[in-house]
Parts: sequence; structure tokens; C-alpha cells
Amino acid sequence: MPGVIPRSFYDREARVVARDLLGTIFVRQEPEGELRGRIVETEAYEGRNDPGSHAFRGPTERTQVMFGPAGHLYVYRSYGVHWCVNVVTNATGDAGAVLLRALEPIAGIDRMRARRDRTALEDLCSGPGKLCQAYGITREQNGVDLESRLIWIEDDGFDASDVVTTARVGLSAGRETQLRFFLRGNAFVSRGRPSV
DNA sequence: GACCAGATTGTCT
DNA sequence: GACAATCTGGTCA
Repeated sequence: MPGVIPRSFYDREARVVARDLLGTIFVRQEPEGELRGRIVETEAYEGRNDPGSHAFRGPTERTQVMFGPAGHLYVYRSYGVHWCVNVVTNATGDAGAVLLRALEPIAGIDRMRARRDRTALEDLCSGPGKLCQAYGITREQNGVDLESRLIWIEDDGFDASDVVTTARVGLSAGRETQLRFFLRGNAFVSRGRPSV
């Protein structure tokens, strides 16, 4: 039975939420219909103790959402070119977020293809910048509540037990922690996988 | 298939 | 003024 994930799910440590989000479905409601994609890759970002996190230096205007209540979206611009989405977590009294790195497209694929200007399914959402483009997510979605009817995440009982854990991607700091999670063997996982 | 450089702008020092 | 949680397209093999 499809079920929207409640706020209490997000109100835990980022690394736990990141692991548990694998296999769930990220949904955005649009006038033309829903966009749906299964989450196949995530990364956890913690608070002041995590040098790889935007929250490491404490709250700023940009990162204030990460210090707010769990279950909201944190959207930021990367390299001046791409948008990236995070889900705000909590439970430690500190900041925390989970970066959605890759999705497997399920519905609304025509709109994803139009926005991405790509046809291959594996090329629509296989990276944090790509999935934001496919979903049309920008700064306007920063702070959106996942219990609103705009964007939410569902659990459909998918078996996500076969998970690989590695170091995070693209960071200059905080590489020593294993906070990246993805479904083993999934074709929609982003590049940037460790050699081997 | 693997490796490399360029794009481009908000945010922080 | 420098840098960044990335993607793309080029080159070389």
C-alpha cells in the first residue's frame, strides 16, 4: 500500500534517514500530473561536526533551513550551474540533511526528457544536478514541507536491503566518513563511484 | 572506457 | 576575491 512518509521518519540522524530513504519514491505534484522516481542513491550530511557539510560553520542565511524542523527541502546551487536537493533531518539537536543523488524514473518521464533534453532513462536523474533539472526544482522549492501536497516521499514496500556504503563524492573535506549509500547494481546510480 | 578542463554564480572570508 | 555536495563534451587509447 502506498504511504506518504510522515515527518517523524525524518526526525532521526541523517545517516539513518539516508539509508532508509533508499528504495522509496520521490514525488512532485504538477498541473500535468505527478513526477515519480525511486531513490537509488543518497548521501548524509550532519551538522557542526561534519566538515563536509554546509552546516559545519554554523547557520547562515543559506543554510538556515538545515537548522530548522525535519521533513523540509533544502535546495542550494552548486558550481554556479546546478541545483541540488536535500531532505532536512534532525534528532541530534544539530543540523542535518540527506542529499538525493540519484533516482530511477517511474512516471512523468516525458516531462523529465523535455527538461533534460535527453532521452535515455539512465541519463534523466542519475546525479544530484540532473534530477533537479528533470524535476524542475530550483531555489523556489527551498524550504518546502514534505507534508505539503507539493512534494513528498512515499514508501511502497520496495526491498532495499542490498545497499553499498562508500565515501561521499565531490568533497574536499570529510572524505573519511562512509556516508554515501546506494542500491547495489542499480543502473541509475550516479557516476563518481569509487574505482573498482 | 578513462581522464581532463571549462562553465558560471551565489555565498562566505 | 576565491571557492564550491556537478555536468558535459572533448581528447587519447
